[in-house]
Amino acid sequence: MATPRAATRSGVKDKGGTGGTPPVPQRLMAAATRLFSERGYDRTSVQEIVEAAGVTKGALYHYFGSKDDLLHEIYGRLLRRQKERLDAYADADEPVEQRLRRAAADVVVTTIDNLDDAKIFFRSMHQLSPEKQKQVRAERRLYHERFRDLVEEGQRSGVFNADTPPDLVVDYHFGSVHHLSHWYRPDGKLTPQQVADHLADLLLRALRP
Amino acid sequence: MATPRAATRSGVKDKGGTGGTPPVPQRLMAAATRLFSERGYDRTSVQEIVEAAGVTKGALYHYFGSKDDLLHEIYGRLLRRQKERLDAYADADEPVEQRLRRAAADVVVTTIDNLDDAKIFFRSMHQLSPEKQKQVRAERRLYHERFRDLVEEGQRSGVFNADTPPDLVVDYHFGSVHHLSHWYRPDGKLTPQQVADHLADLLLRALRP
DNA sequence: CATGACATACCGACTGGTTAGTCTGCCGCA
DNA sequence: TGCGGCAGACTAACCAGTCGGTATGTCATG
Repeated sequence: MATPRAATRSGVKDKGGTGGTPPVPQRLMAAATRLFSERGYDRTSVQEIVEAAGVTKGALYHYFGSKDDLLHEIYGRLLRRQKERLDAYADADEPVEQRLRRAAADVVVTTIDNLDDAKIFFRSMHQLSPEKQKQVRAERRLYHERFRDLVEEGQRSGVFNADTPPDLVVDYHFGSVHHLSHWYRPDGKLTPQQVADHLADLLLRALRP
Repeated sequence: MATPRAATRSGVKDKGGTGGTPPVPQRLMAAATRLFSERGYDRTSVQEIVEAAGVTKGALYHYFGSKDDLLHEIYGRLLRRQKERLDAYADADEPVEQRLRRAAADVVVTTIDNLDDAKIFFRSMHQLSPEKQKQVRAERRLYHERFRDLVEEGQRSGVFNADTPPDLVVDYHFGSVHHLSHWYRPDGKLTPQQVADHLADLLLRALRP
């Protein structure tokens, strides 16, 4: 657990009031996210992070146990957000093809909305300490399985083609989601929603019986 | 060009004869490929590479201008191989859906056969110097366009669904190819060819009119 | 209400360790 | 004798994490 001296998730009062500068831990996370996505984890020095956040090393190591810990928090934030959203779609009271389509499109939109996180996710996984890596993988697996169950359900009920193993279908789709950070440009022709609809269409068409 | 002191691609006589140890530049490339894929570019020291190759720093800097140069050569090797294979399939005298299917499946098989290269490809792109990065991107774009033309041809002739922009279709497929290095395990249930067939099926099904 | 005890939130100089790249020189072959 | 092919000690730079110190706030007590 890297001996964090203070809980990052615990409430920290924002002395600036609504509208002021965000509290220090958030500023550090934001700065780190941007820098990690731009230069990569190893190429970003702790000094650069604290300068971008307008504090010093003392502050960083007051809130985070290590540089590695900071990265881990970024992963945690992303995974929590994604799981939350998937659960909402998967639990909806709709036909399975609707639920899958909405979930598939939503993960595209939220990925584009947080492209920095997405860039970091796969690129920096191996910079995490082995235990933290294991933990992230476990959370990731839960997410994958929830998604896979949707595909499987549709295959069993006959609304989806059952020729392809469901795990492979999920990896197919998430491959394309992962790949977004390599080609999507906010100033391009397609809006996030349009890209999401297209990718969901491709998935659903691939699953037609 | 980072002042390489000797041409890496130029013929280097293999004093060991057929069956002996490969010449030093190849040994260095092989060691670097393995280590980069295992630990990442930044976490691999030049010292480790030369030790794994059974030589010293003097040898490495005799053949390569920099550590960065070594990475660039790995990219070059992969891109040359991929482009060569794609050209062969795209130029074949077959219906477009056959050509696309074969090309799509082939890139999966060769990616699995060179998983280390694939791992490095997207993970370490940003560690390359800006100019080398630009060069790699340009070569990559050519590859992408060749593939896209196949999709476009099929859409124009009506054998493929034309609802999705062809560029997006290509990114969809290559997303899944890219993703292979994150989940494929050689000791898993599916052979490379089986995975390739499934992924090609998914692509072709998504493109059905 | 004043006071002292303690905690939180941060500062910034310092350390120990690591690393890419250099440079001088040896050695065997042509 | 010259040169490609390498060896390996050396250097200059950098960087994560530490640690003693300061300022501000909180809280119990007399």
